[in-house]
Amino acid sequence: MDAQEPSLREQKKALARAKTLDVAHKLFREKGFEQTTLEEICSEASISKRTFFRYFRDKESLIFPNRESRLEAFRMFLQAYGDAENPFEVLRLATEVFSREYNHNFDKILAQQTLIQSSPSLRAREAEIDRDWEIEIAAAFARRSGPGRQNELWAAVAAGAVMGVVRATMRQWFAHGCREDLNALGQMAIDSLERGFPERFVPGA
Amino acid sequence: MDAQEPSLREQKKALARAKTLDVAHKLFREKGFEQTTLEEICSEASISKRTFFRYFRDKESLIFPNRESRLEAFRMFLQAYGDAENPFEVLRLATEVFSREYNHNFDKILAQQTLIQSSPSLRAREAEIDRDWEIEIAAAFARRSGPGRQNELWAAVAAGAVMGVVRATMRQWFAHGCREDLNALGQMAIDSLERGFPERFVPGA
DNA sequence: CTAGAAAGTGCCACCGGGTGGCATTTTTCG
DNA sequence: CGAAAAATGCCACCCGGTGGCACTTTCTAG
Repeated sequence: MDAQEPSLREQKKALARAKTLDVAHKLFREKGFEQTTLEEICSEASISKRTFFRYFRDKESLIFPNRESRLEAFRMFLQAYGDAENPFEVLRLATEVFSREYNHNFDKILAQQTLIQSSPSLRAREAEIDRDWEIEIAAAFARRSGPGRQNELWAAVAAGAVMGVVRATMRQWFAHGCREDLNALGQMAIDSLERGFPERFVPGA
Repeated sequence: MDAQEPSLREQKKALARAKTLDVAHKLFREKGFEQTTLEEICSEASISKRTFFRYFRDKESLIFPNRESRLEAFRMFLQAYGDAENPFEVLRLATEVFSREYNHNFDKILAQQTLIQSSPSLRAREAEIDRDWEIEIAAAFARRSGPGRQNELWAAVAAGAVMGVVRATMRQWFAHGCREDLNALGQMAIDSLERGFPERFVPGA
């Protein structure tokens, strides 16, 4: 009993799945998400439409293939660094990690983001994913703030604020072609959350 | 030349539209959003499916029939009170207005919200609408913060934070059966944005 | 009042994403 | 090798949504 089960079956499945993803991304690049039909993808990937839906929940999942694993990783991250002095410290750390990753291959991410923005259904899916993350953050906050309605409320609202600024920051970054320092933008956003927002409206400050 | 044009044509259209909305809401209440088919709605409202799509963009629009007008009203509101001392003052005012309205017929709103949460496509549409509002808030903020990348950035991020806490607060309110004081919750959320978030994590406070 | 333009509606065929069901093939394992 | 199990393909089908065109209703001008 060495590794789990790289049985022939699993191998073929993984291969077919990967090929489908490749084909799909190629077609999406060439003619756009909505303009590409599932049957085109399937025929080019040599699988039947029925099988496609056994590999992927829906068409949108082709764009977010590892939604689950990324969420799980984030969950782990929050759990690992969840006992910092300041609850926002872990978010700063996360910001650093993610901005590094995003900056590293920003060209791919920018292309992907352009695709997402081109289709309502993809934007919707992205919002759904953001919601997952918000729930995770809220849970992490709630873990330290403890029980009680006030604390629970605080955790939910704070998590909402966090994901709110994260979304906005990323959009701004994208809107400027990913040329700004994402980490700096992110840390600034967290600063605002910690220290309060209106400060910058005071010209004297 | 008195009023505009309550021409016979317009009257009939408005009537048919209203009837369709009524029928749809009734059916949604009875069997749920996804379980209700457009053809059922159409046949019971005595219009053809083709005509339905001349009255409404899509099925989801039946749940948010006055999306445009509400957004427009909010836009006007921001413009009217946009020159307060503190930029968050107008948000406090808006919170008061909306919480009053929501509290007034919370039963209807709760039912509607339950419906929305029952269907992914409705949640998606709601998120889209929230995004509209966020854009409006960002524009209002940008109007006072003035030009320049830093200010622009600030406006977008602040607006993201605002809608983030608004969404979270409303969800919490719904989750507790709309029994809490929505205005109080809202004002608290804005407080947090203004004064900064981590304060409540300090047990000594 | 009437004829014809204009606006609105119904109908029908069609598309694309997604599902149920079952027969057929492929893989695994005794 | 042979049978159970897993995976696939195929087909018919549902539902939301669109294009196109014929038909009916309403408006307007003479």
